Amino acid sequence: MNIKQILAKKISAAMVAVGLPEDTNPAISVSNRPQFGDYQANGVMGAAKKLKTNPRELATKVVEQLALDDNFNNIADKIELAGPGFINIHLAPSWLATQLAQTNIDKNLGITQRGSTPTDKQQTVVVDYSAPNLAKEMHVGHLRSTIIGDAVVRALELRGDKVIRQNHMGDWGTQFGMLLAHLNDKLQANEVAETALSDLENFYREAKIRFDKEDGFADRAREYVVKLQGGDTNCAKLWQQFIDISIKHSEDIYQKLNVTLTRADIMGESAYNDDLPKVVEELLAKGIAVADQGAIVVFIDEMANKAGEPSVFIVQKSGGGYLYATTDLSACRYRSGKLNADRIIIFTDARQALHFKQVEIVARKAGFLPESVGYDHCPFGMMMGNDGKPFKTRTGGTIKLAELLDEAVVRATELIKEKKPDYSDEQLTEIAKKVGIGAVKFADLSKNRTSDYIFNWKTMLSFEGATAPYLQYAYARIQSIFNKAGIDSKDVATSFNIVQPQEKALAVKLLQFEEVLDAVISECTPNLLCNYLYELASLYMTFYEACPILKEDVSNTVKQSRLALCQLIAKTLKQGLDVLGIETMERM
RNA sequence: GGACGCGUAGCUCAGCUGGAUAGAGUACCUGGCUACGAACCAGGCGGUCGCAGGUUCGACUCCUGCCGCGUCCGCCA
Repeated sequence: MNIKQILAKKISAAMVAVGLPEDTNPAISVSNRPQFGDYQANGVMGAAKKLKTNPRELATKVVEQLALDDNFNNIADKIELAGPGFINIHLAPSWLATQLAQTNIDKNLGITQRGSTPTDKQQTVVVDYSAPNLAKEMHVGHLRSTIIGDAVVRALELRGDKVIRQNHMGDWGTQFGMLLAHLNDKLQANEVAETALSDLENFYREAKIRFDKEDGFADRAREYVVKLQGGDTNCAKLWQQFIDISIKHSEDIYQKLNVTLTRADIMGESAYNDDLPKVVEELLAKGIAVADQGAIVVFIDEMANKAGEPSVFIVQKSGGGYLYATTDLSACRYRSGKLNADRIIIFTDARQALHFKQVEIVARKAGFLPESVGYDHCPFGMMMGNDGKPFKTRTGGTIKLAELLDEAVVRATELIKEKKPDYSDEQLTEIAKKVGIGAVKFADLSKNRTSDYIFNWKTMLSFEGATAPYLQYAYARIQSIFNKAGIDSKDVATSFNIVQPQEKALAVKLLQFEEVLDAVISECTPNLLCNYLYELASLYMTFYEACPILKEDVSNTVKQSRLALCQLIAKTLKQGLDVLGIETMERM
């Protein structure tokens, strides 16, 4: 169900019928003012410009043509020509009611399943997100990649695409030398690995201090790196222990965050290790890479500066070591070749934008990434402090993600205790978790900026205004109505009667779910869904005040229709929040 | 120096392929609970969309130049 598409088809047909070229863009958009209808077609003005004709006359012809289409007249009860050539479309309440009824009985809420038509094929989409560094604990900076990626993944799946999650964890590299040397010493001193690594941040700090200050430790650390890469059994065992425990830390966070990543989705950097020499060999054999100053590099002419100097991309260090450039190239080949991706999406911070641009160019040149495979690096900004400078705590450290999430739940608990003192501890815990975590996620997901964003405890943990609790509250209110009415929401009437402006606004909004979902998928911007759900909830609140449902003087037919509307709103809110990984509850 | 990103209300942010009078939240001010749940609603205040040009019926949106901030730019990821 996609109103925009339906209208686009109709307007296009009318445009062609009056003699405009087949490829004329009807330019359908949602009207931003009630007097301009629900949707508007702006394409005539652009077309008139190209043909150098009068836009109003052309628009008149298109409108006349539309009037001949009985099916269109069924959809729109009024079309108006306005201004220089706007065509304003007022959707017919009767048509909206029919669409709502169909949407309400559909198990997918009217969302077209990919693959159901020949032009809308199912794709295999590889999504690379979260990718924490296993040497350290996850901090607030990992929030974005993790939850934005997860939301896009869920949106893709809801639409019917095949998604392969890839958690490209940082489980390899020189820093593991010092960590393993330190872990080895601890185990020698009869410490248990789980205990020693219970606080990863602290463990890292200890190891770093020894690396910087303790005689001989740095050398041992370097030895461990060599041993690890050489496949030494003891060292590998030590490494495996470290990785396992660190992964558990991440899994705890994923669970708290209600993120769908599992162990099966992990494809860490180490997994590409054996392939790296082959990647470099192949690049050399194809003449793409060359030796330069002892290293193996690719000179990228496509990204040359004005002086004609190519951009440099190192794939092997002068000492023979490999870099993340090599790993990412290998990942390209694996994802398009082995995983058969039609599209690859990568969520990392914006600092890596240049790197991924280089990866794409080199991978395409080397044939690791066919032209038919989409490669979308989706960057986001750094986290800044309240002063607008790179974010640091007072002590110069980072805020642990676990700490933020715990704080959110604590604050939610306090608020609920205040508002609803009667809840049992069990209920309280349950609700506080959903509200607190939801608030944190929504605060982040609702921002689109690819630029830096400001981390602020207050806005992060806010429960008022455009926040997750607002949406959860709207949902709970609806459930409360069904409780009060003593009806199971399954037994609600299936017909809608759209009369009041508040009802119509809700009807149109409800039917726009798929449009929003598609935008989220193509642009990788869950904030559009956040905006949509907030608007939907907000319209519901207005409707709730203006249109009584269970009051004495409401006729049964009106009541039934409004209950049906409530039901569909609740389902849409729940489904939409689920895409964002935010939970709903019957009471809060 | 070069590349990329950003600059919208006091603050945090929306603004879709160029469209009509630039929108929310928050803060502040006015109203609304013997209740279909006030974590809410109705209303008010608040903007030279960084600056200057250009393209056109129309520019927050596209182009050029400048100013400011940030990030990246051959051996970390």
